[in-house]
Amino acid sequence: MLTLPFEEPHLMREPRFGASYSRESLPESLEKEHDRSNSDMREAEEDMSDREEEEEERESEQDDNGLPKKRGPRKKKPGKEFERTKVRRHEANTRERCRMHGLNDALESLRKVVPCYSKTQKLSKIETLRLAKNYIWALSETLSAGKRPDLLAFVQTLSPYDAVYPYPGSDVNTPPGHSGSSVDGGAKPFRHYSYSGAYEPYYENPSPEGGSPPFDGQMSPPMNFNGIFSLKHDDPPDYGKGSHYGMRYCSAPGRTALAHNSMYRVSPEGRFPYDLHVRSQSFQAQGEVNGSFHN
DNA sequence: TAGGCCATCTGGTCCT
DNA sequence: AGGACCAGATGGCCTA
Repeated sequence: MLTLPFEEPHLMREPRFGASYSRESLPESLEKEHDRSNSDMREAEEDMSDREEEEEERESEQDDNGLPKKRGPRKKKPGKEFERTKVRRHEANTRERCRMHGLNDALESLRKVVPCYSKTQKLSKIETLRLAKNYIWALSETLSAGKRPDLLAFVQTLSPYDAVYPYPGSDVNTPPGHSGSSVDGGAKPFRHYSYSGAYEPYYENPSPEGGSPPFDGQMSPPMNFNGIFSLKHDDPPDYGKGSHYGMRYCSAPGRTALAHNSMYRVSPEGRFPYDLHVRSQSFQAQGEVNGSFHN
């Protein structure tokens, strides 16, 4: 139950997350979706009938010997059993949709409690999960160290990106290949950072993924938290798609959407963009943080 | 136009 | 048996 959102009681109604969405008892938040899914169902049925027609056509085709061509799945006889299968498939589709929506709702909740929350630039699913993981890690580190982060120092350090994200092993803040080439028409390109370089003082333990590895060109986004922060390298796992997830926060060509549009981009004034939402917190310094961010 | 992200459908597998 | 979960396929939308 720990993983269930207490603020989302509808997600806790069933023993298994998002489970058993009967058509009569869809959660309120999903009723609208249910309505939509009805039309989806109709569309699906239309698709289905199209497919049936296709298969009938196919069956009517004949090979050189005049025998019916045996291509593709054999058509099931449109009997009662077939109808039942069809209905059950549609029900399964609806449940699957609801399940995924529940998953997305949970992800949206996560987005809101994760440090970098923006209404205008939504974190992708993978980003949200990574950020959450790093957030948890950072909180753990801070707690285990018994430290309280110096927010003002953090803000001071954070505000000018160049000071925050020094390129490891270099006096220059711009990584090789990124020198002075702003891809954002004036806004500073996103910079690689070094957790070890900038924030070692805040954490004594290495990250769960091996500490502060040398820069390899694939970095996680900078993160600021409600009073606690982490700038941790997130080792890119072996995604089949290569390294684009890691590179997206950088000014690397090919994947610059977030670097250009998101909260991660530095405003022309060199501060955080205006749509950054630092969520409420108990620290008194929050106001100062917000002041620094929004002034 | 390519690439990234996403929603949806679908069939297989596992669990109750 | 039926539902949940999962992953692959597909197509749409958006952005650089």
